[in-house]
Amino acid sequence: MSQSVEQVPAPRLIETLSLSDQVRNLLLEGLTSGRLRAGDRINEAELARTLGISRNPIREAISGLAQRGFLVASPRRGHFMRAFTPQDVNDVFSFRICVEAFAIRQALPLMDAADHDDLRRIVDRMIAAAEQEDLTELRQADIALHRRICELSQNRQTLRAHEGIDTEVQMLVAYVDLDHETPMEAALAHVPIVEAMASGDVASSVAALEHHLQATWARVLDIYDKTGPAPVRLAGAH
Amino acid sequence: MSQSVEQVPAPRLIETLSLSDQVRNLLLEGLTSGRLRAGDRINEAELARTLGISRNPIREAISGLAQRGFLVASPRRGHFMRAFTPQDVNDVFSFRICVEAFAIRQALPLMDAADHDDLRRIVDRMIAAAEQEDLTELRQADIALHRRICELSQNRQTLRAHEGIDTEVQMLVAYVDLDHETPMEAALAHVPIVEAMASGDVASSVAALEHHLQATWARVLDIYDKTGPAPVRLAGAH
DNA sequence: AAGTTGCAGACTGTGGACAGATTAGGCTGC
DNA sequence: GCAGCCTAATCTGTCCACAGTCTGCAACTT
Repeated sequence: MSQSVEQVPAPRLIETLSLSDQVRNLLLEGLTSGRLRAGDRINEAELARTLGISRNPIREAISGLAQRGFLVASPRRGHFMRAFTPQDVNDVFSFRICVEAFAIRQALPLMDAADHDDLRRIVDRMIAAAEQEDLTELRQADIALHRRICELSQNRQTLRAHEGIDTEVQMLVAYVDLDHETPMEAALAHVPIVEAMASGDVASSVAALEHHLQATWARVLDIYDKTGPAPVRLAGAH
Repeated sequence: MSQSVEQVPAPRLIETLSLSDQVRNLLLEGLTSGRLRAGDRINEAELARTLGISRNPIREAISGLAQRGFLVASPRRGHFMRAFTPQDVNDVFSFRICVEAFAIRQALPLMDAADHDDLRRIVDRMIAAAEQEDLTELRQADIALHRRICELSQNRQTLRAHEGIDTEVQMLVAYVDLDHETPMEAALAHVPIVEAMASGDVASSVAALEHHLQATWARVLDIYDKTGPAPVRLAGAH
């Protein structure tokens, strides 16, 4: 085992993203935006040509995403975008409720008025985005709100777990149309959560969160139940 | 973005672990066994020489572990074993309670008598190991029990999150001496959990789990509070 | 005509090498 | 004796090259 004895280096202030990191972020963006769909293969050489870099940084990025479960590896064949089953939807959302409820329980005693205003501002962002039908901004603010709650818990494990969950949720809803809900409804659904948190009551805050997440859960599950066990594209024509 | 249109391949029956995967497992084993300590640097070239392979598979393994948070990356300097603060201990154990309690809640309605016997057998393993003062086997069985509970929840997200938590816990306790508890006490502490689960009562099962984990939490925290904010080895002599 | 076999292309897994950055140590000056 | 600078060694980040394997297609056999 390779190990040398020295101090942990001080974290540097200026972050220089390596090529691997940039590729990782790019792939994550592709996974969560819907450009990559279930069953899609990541072609290392093609991606290397497109980005004008060698295959190694790409391999490292892909390898990490596979270890985190966002891609599935098939030896000697390559890496593929995950396919989701209805059970995956249930697993993700039930656990998401567990994590975010825990985040609220830990965050509430730590929060001050400024934090509550912060959350309200994010909800205002959502409402403004809904008014302008800016779905991208609406989604961004939605993600930011849930993430902010986890940050306010000041628990790194919670935040880390939520990042994984959040990525999966985005992958789930990336290329499906969540109907049954207008943008404004989606934005307003977050008001009760933030207001309950502002009141300081844990039980009602968690209840409001669960109510909202269960509604989203049902909507996503509805789609995955309809489209079958795994919404996979058909194989290419020949 | 690189993507081709085809089906997700069927999982193959014969698994051939790539060098990257083998190195990843080796490093994980080093992280959780205590051979790698806080602040230790992973020397890619040295590890490559030791294992008789090139640096590429090693880089991929390290990159993945860093993305999962088990190693910290310092650009142009390398990768280092994490240092843990008392807050890390609190974050890990409070979240661990959250996850395992959730696992019990999901698992209980799904379990049958065989599952309960299964858990009892693991506890018996622990007791037998404690009788023979086999601390390695005791630890293995301990890990297996907590993991089994998460598996019984049949929730992949829970299991995945627990794997991360479990790795961190092992890293936390890898090179510290958990005194204040005899092996037999450690083994017997799990009996109430399994028996409460066998009774089918969710509340008492969760209570028993929390009681056990909080005791472990306090013991680990005690050590990290004593040894200072980060139990780092002194820089090497020269 | 259907199934099987051999071949060619493509892609992954791995090895090896180079440039830039960082660190460590020696040297000079005070 | 100590602080600061300079130089050399070490190591990471990246690129390129090669070999083994897999997939798809074509030719062949029955």
